[in-house]
Amino acid sequence: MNHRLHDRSANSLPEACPGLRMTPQRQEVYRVLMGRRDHPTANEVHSRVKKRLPNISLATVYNCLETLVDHGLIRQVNFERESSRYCSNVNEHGHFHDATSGAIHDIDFKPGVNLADFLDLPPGAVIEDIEITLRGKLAAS
Amino acid sequence: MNHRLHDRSANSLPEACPGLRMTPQRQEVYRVLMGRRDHPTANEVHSRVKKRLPNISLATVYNCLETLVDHGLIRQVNFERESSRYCSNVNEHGHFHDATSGAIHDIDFKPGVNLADFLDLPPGAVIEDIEITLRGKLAAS
DNA sequence: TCCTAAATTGGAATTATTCTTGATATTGGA
DNA sequence: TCCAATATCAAGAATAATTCCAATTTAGGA
Repeated sequence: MNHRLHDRSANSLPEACPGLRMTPQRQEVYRVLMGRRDHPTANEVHSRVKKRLPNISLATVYNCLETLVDHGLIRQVNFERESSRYCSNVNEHGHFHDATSGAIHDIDFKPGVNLADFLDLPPGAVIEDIEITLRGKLAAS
Repeated sequence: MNHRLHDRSANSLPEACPGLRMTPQRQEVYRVLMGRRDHPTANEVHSRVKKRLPNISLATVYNCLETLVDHGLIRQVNFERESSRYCSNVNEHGHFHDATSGAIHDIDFKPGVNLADFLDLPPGAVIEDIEITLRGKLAAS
């Protein structure tokens, strides 16, 4: 399994993130996301966080997630019209949605590739964000 | 402007689509999408369709859009958590969302490129659907 | 310590979409 | 052609994810 992109430990906390007040709620939301990198929904995050912070509200989980996304500590990922999911891998990457298991796998770009190598970009386009989602199946092996 | 992918005229109708009963509502929804390829939402489609079918309901527009998507005549596209948009270009392509104008541009793949050329796919992955969305700006030219 | 701004909470509100139901229309077969 | 089975349509209700709101709590700096 590829751990290259997951080199922060589950307990590492983004204490040094400028302009971000690290409240217990935000800390726990972040910890939960780092501890299990399975792209949970806000609801799932809420369930997990409640184990340590039983009184935290779903609204707060949404607030925390939004704040962490805004500070670049996590990423929000959307598949079709489903609930948003949250991803602790902040490296640039895509996702593969396995239709059989429902699991979501991170997909790295091969080193050295450039968007313009395979896409007909409009002239003058300055790309700020890329979202690549693949859906399919894993052949039984 | 690239018209290669838009070679069906705005009036061509998918009469030959097997298993699809071409009702006036579906026909008009389809016509509207072919006539202006600007990725409208269901609501926008509803507004446009009402010019000719003043009594059509939004629910019917949703039904028609879903049916057309299921039959492969149009595509549904989602950006972030926004309303779904509908796309009359059924060729495989991505989208570029211009943050300045809000416009959505179709992005073609360069000929001959292969997904596996630039993505680290999991071994045995069989890809059934690809979604590529770029967000950014067009440099003033 | 006190003050102020920011964060949290619970519940209400919002919004896109889906569902339900009854009416209507269309099809294929007798 | 006529009938029965099936598909579609319309309207509004229902759903579900997310955001908003007002009140309370918390934390950091003067």
